[in-house]
Amino acid sequence: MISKDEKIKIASWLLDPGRRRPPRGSLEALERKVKSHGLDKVYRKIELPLAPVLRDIEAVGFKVNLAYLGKISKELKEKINTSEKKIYKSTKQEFNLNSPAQLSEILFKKLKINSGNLRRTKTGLISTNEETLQLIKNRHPVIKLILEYRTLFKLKSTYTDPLLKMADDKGRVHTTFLQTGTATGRLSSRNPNLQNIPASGDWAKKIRRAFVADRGYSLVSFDYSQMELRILAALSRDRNLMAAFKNGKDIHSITAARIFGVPLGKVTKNMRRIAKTLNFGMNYGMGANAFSRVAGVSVKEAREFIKKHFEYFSSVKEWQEKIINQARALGYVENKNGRRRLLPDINSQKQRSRAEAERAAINMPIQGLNADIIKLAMVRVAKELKKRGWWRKQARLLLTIHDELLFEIKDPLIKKASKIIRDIMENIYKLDVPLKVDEKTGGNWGMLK
DNA sequence: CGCATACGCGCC
DNA sequence: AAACGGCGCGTTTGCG
Repeated sequence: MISKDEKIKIASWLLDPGRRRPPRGSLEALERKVKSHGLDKVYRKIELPLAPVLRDIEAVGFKVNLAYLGKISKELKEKINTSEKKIYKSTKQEFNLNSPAQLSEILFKKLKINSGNLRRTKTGLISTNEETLQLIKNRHPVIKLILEYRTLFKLKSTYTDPLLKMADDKGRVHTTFLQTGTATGRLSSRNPNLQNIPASGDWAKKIRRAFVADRGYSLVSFDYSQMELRILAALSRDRNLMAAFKNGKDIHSITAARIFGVPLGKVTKNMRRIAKTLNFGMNYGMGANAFSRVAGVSVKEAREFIKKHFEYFSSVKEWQEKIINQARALGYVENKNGRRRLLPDINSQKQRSRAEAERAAINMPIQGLNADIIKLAMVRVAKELKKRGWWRKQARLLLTIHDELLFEIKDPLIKKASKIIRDIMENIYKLDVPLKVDEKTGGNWGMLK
C-alpha cells in the first residue's frame, strides 16, 4: 500500500517541513518522534491515508484535447512572431527578448526611457518585471508590446508546448504530487504542474478549454469559498469576521463599508476592491508599502487603511501577535492539528529575516489548516466513492488545487456524486464558521458553470 | 556539457 | 531600497 521509504519521508517532513534534507533515522525512531511531537494524528489520519489517493489521481490523469491544444500552440507561435517583429522595429535593434538583462539595457540605456524611482533587481539592473513595465507603459510604445509578448511566450513555453509533449497515448497528462515538499502542509504538483494552469483572462480560458472530460463524463469542480478567511475567522474568533460568514454576507463589501464609513448600499466597486486586497493581505502580513502598490493608493493612505482595517478586525491583530510571540518562545509555529513549521529566523538579529519569519508564522496556521481540511476531505471522498465502486471509474478525482477538488464524473451520476462530495467537503472539519463549497460543471475546464 | 542562479510569472 | 504567505518552471547567464 505505502512503502517504508515513503513513510520515512513523510515522518521526516512532518518533523521539519521547512527544510530540505534527506530523511534520516529508522522508521521506528521517526514514528516515535512523530508521536512525541504531537504529530501522530496528522501522520496517521491525514498523510498516510492520503498517499494512495494521490497515486490514484496521478494514475488516472487529466484528458487533454491535443488537436485543439496544437491549434492554440500554433496560433501563439504566429502571434509571438508578429509581436517580436513589431518590437524590433520599435527598438530598431534585434536582441534576446527573453533576457531581462538585455531588455533592461535596451529600454533604459538605448531608448533612454525615464527610469527614476523604478525598482532595481538585486544585480543592480532596472527591473523589467510586469509591475515595473505597467508603471511606464505610457512612456514608450514598445512597453505594451513587450507585455503582450511576455504573456504569449509564457503561455506557449510553459503550458501548451510541454502539455503536448507530456500527454500519454490516450491524451491524458499525469502530474506528480509532492506530498512532502512544502513548509506549510500544502501539496505541490509537478511534471507538469497542474496547480498553476492559467485561470483568468481570455487566453487562460482558451488553455483551460483544452482540459476536457472523457466521452460520457463531465468535469465537476468543488471550490471552498473564502477558505483562508474563514479559517482566520475561526482561529482568531474575531466577532466581526465570524459574523460576516455566519450571515453569509459578502465579506469584502462589509469590510469596505466599515473602512470607508458608508452604508453597505453605497459601497463602490473600487471600495470593494481595496477592501478585498486588505482582507487578502491580512492573511500574510502585508505592510503599507506592499498594499499601496497593489491597491494603487499612496503609502500614507495605505497606512490609514490598514489601521482602520485592524481596528475593525481587532481580534485578528491580537491573534497574530499571540502567534508571533509563541513562535518567538518556541522557535516554531503549529496549526490546530499540531502540524508544525520550524522558524529558525524568528529571533534573528536581521530585521528583514525576522519580519519574513513573522509573516510566515501568521500565515502557516491558516494555510496549514486549509491543507489539512482538504486532505481529510480527499481521503473521506475516496473512501466513500470506493465503497460505492465509483472510484477511478464513474467518479474520478483529477486534481486538487489547495482549496478546490476537480472531478470527472459519469453524466448520469453527477447529481448523486456531487451531493456526496460536497457534503463531505463542507462537513469534514468542524469550525465555528461554516465551510461553503461552490460547485461548477462543464464539458471542459474552461467552461464550467 | 551539466548545474546553479537570477529573473520573471503562472496558480492558490 | 525594496519587500508582502505557499509553490513549479522556462529562459538566460555564469561557472566548473
